[in-house]
Amino acid sequence: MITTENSDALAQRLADSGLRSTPQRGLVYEALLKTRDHPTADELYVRVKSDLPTISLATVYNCLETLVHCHLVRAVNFERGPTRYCPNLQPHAHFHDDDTGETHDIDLPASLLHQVNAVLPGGYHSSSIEIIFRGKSPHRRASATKA
Amino acid sequence: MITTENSDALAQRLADSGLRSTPQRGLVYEALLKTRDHPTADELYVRVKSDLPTISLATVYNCLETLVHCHLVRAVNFERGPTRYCPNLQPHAHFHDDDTGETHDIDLPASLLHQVNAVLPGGYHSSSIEIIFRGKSPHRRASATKA
DNA sequence: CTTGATGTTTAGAATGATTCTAATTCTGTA
DNA sequence: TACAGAATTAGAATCATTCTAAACATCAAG
Ligand SMILES: [Mn+2]
Ligand SMILES: [Mn+2]
Ligand SMILES: [Zn+2]
Ligand SMILES: [Zn+2]
Repeated sequence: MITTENSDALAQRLADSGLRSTPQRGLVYEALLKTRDHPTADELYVRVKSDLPTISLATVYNCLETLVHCHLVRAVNFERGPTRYCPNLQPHAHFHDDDTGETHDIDLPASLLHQVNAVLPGGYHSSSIEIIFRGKSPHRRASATKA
Repeated sequence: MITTENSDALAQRLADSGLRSTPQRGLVYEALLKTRDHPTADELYVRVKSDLPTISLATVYNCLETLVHCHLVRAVNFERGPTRYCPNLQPHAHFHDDDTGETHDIDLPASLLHQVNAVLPGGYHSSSIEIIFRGKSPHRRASATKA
């Protein structure tokens, strides 16, 4: 799920913004695509360091800022916690599981977005709508219990 | 809009939680009710200091935590900005004006909340839904241009 | 190829909202 | 009045993030 298509998309978007394609940017984006669990900058730092041990946390922040700016990644905030990052570009909401702390994507049909938008009184024009749920999500079964 | 009714509500809620009614708590809550512009803790600190110059910022934070805990006030977070506080207990969304930075309340009919809730796949149970709009809101007219 | 301009990365310092700590002050009751 | 627990206070600590300044890399001339 990583390869050429995404890799090209990245190079393309960077070029569109007059930015260079670098190993750091590629690896941060790749790490984000590989495990779609809404990691924080710190978590990505750890993951990317195994491939590029010299990368710095500042660079991870810089790359993420760039990716968000290129519209390849969304920044997700929940209460006062560290910002999380999401490569899902479809319209979706976030569900925060109170028990596990996990963040799940919830697809949002366009019709719902219209309904939500319709509650705005006259004169309001929204450029974005963010929806966040909190609660309990179905426990995914342990994929295999070892010995 | 401040007086006995709200004042009693505060005393009552505090008592319910085994907490004391103090001048600091009263003033912070009053300041929140008086100007419903979703102030930050710092802004409330400034406002309350004119009535009680000895109050500390830590106390403002403590009082807000207490008020949130008593369900008299909602904490509102937007991206990485400082937490804002809202005494509107009705179900409502927040609209952040990109130009002015102001935060406005948007009433949410129960029917919409149901619709939103309905997008959750089976097994998800939400205990709260938060909706945040960004965009442009109607300019309220300057109430009188001086000179 | 050099060279310079510019973009990028890096380590570490700085920032800023919030929380914590420890001491002091209050309040309600014995 | 005296004490226990609650609340307030000033200032230190925390922590995610941003900033700074220096080192590096890359590209486009010359
Ligand atoms: Mn973060
Ligand atoms: Mn705040
Ligand atoms: Zn997401
Ligand atoms: Zn509000």
